[in-house]
Amino acid sequence: MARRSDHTRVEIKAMAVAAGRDLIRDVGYSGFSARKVATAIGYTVGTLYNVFENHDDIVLHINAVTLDDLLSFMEKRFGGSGGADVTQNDHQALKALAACYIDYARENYNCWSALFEHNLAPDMPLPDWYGEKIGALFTLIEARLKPVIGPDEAELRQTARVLWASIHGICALTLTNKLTLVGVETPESLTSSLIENYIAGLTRRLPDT
Amino acid sequence: MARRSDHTRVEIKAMAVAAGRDLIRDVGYSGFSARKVATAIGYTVGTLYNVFENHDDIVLHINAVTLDDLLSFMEKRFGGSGGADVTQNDHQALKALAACYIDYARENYNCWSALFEHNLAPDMPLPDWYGEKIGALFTLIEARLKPVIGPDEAELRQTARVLWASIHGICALTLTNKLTLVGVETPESLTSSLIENYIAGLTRRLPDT
DNA sequence: ACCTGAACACCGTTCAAGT
DNA sequence: ACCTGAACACCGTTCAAGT
Repeated sequence: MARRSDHTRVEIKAMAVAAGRDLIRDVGYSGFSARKVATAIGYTVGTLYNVFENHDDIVLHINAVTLDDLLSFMEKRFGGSGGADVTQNDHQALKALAACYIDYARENYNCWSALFEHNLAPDMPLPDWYGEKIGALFTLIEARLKPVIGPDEAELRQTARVLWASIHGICALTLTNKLTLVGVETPESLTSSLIENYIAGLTRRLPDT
Repeated sequence: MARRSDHTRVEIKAMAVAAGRDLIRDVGYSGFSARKVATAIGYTVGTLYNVFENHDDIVLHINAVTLDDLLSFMEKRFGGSGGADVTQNDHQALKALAACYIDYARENYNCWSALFEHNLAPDMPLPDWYGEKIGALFTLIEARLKPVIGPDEAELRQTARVLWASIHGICALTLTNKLTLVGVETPESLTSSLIENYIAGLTRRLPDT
């Protein structure tokens, strides 16, 4: 049993988040509990509620680490701003980005899934520090989108959101078996269709610089 | 307290599903419990487990009713096969279909949200009777899509799935505050962009009959 | 045959009492 | 000051015992 000043507040927080993520990874969000986390780090559940506001707060901090992990997973494959010459290559880059997200979701199913199985009350906005992590993901996508649709900020914003939400929808419904795919259909083939045609529609009247 | 043969097995099932849906509507999926459902219908929790396999089975039956409700909500607005003359009208029809889904999700947030907050283990496929209800929704979409992209069965299947999963992704991330929309951006404006450009891409080399 | 009610092994959350 | 441990009001699931 840990004693006072064995760890600082921030150390306990970090230990709890790490142990909680391991727990979700192993047993899924439905098997997650604050009491198990407390036991895993050698404290009682009372200490956890001393350091976190409540259950939502704990899950939010765990999911934030998953968002960081997802971002670095994607940056590992898409570090630079890329070549960006012809349209065909831009399509490929966007498809690869979608495939990368799907890979992450598959390889880290329980952690990825917890990102969406947990929701705050609909009138409670996500905390700013959490929203910023989502924003960092969009920055990555907007960078890949810029060579395709141009530098207009508002259009980049909206297009990145449409595209990413759509890719996420395909990924989510597929991995949770809610799309009843058959034969050649895979999440990758569906996102390919999405990207090819959505981008073709977007660039249809633009000069192909 | 109810006594044996007050109600048949199927009656108890129906009562439980109705009471469970009311409960989710009022307190959300996270506030749902089998024990509360049992109390609401005047039986003990033991009876519920006599009639349902387990917690998943109860939720699945409740969600199935929500799917039925969603289908009839959409059929109410899109009963016939529609006019289907020029491309512009087809776009409008698809946008209206998306807006209809978003309306349903907003007006029935807790029930709609439970559809996705609850997931079976990733290796456990959804029961067939549940998959058929999802299939019925896709039939509606495919009917609206046919005048736009033609009668090819495989293409209709895939296009309906891409489009619907994308619309769902936009709806889900928006209503759960995970897209950080600003200014003029709404789920409707995002699905409009999706539909206009995705369909434009799809039909770009087709003869405009 | 059907339903109950208790039992078991859990939950989130709070807070007086210890060190 | 920090942490514990018990308390409270809950969970899902099972099953012997009643009617």
